[in-house]
Amino acid sequence: MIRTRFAPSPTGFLHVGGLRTALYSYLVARQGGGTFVLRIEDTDRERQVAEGTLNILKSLYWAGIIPDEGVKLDETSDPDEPAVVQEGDGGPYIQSERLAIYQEHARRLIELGHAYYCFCSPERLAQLREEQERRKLPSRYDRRCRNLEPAASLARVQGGEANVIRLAMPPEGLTTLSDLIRGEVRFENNLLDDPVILKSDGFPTYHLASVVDDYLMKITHVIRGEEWLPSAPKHLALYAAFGWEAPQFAHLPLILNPDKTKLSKRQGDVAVEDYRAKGYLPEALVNFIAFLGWNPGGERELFTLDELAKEFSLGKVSKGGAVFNSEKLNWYNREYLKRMPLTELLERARSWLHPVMPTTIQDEKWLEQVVALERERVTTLAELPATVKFVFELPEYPGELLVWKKSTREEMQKILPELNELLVSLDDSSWTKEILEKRVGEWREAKGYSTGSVLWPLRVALSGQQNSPGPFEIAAVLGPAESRRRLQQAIDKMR
RNA sequence: GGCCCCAUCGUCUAAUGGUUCGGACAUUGCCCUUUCAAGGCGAAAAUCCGGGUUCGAUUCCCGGUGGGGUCACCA
Repeated sequence: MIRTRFAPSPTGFLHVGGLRTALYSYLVARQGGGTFVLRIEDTDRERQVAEGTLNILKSLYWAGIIPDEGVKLDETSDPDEPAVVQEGDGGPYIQSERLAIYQEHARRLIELGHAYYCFCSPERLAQLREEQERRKLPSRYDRRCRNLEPAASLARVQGGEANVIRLAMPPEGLTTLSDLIRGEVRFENNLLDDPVILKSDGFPTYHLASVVDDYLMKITHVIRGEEWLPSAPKHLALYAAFGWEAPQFAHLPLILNPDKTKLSKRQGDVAVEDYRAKGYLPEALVNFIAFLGWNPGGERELFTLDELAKEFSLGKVSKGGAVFNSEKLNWYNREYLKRMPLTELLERARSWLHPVMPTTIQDEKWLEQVVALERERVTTLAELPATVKFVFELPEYPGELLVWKKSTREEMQKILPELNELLVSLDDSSWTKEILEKRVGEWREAKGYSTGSVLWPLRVALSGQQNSPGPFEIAAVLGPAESRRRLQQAIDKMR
């Protein structure tokens, strides 16, 4: 049975790279009827952020990536202030609550002779690094403590001397990683460093904690970013030292800035919540991010989360890094905006509309029509309020705007009142886009007016804007009374 | 610098020995058109370089070059 995990460090917000790692892990679990576990790796006490775990969880849930096991949001709690809970038999799923487990495993490695106490001070290590750098040597621990007498070391530890525990890497031979995306990757053992696995404060480092947890939590596929590839042999050595079978690994290509460096802040938004705040739809972001470095093979580009779960395969993930192209994300968002059922779109748009919408409006169907007016003209939900505002309140506009560029003020002064007469004569029950279009069209032809000389001033009268949806669409939404009022106002302006 | 990874249009990618190298975004021309969008039809745009293997290489091998990642008691 497949078990995957996403194991973020709660140091801030969920990064889009993290979102993709989580997404792929989620998809792999989904398609095999497997389990997707969320674990929190908070072993660095200095980099913790108070609401880090909650922030990450909120972004994940927003995107629809819901863990099956581990750290979750309590969905029965207040949606605005959700509670974090842990669920499952393999817990706790927060590493700071598992310290005894790591310490015990580190000690076991010492007994097995695969790890050793190291008493070298941070100062000595820094000096060593400096020296190596100066002599252009690879920077590595010189293994001074590796050959200390175990009994003597133990005595020093019991005597209270500060120490860390290091893994004793195999001194020679070859470590081969069989990566699901990259195939076989080989590392020469004699070039590898002895990593610290247990820090002097008793906390484990990533290497120990992730290996122990992945084993104990029965993770079958470790899916993570390519930046972990260089330390993979350390993890393989750890599995070997414990005598455990290693899981499958998949190292994902990086998501890049336009300049091809690893995606970072400073070059644009990287947090999932930034995109949420900018009015992107989660399905658009997810679809876009899924296609950064993966493609099912065909030419279709629009996939829901469920469809992705059916199609996804790690074998089709590309090896090279992918530039995060926000124009393409915009395109995805526009597509989803266009296709979404109106009722749902209104639901999502509601909080955005709030600032420009009179609180008295109750008519949901009417609000849907308002949103429908502009949905094809915006890229994000954030743009919606400014574009639909004119429906609720006619903006101030100069009379000159009513004059079509291919016509004259005089002609407008003639046409507008005549048009008004026609609209006043129209029965309220025939006030639909189609009928209006037909009647005004027929009238226009009978009068011999050009299309623009009628439609342009009508549209401006109704919208008060240079750019807007078509006049009949707007009129249908505004209704007869408001439309006539705005037209009359335009006529007054032209006097 | 050591180690590791990668390499098809500007960008995301398809094509794993035989195709005029396909699609999408962006750019651009035309059409539609009262405006802005949307839409329709076009255009321009790529196999990093050099050697092999092969009847034949985008594809396989080697070497360059280029880019990236990583070298912490951070993850």
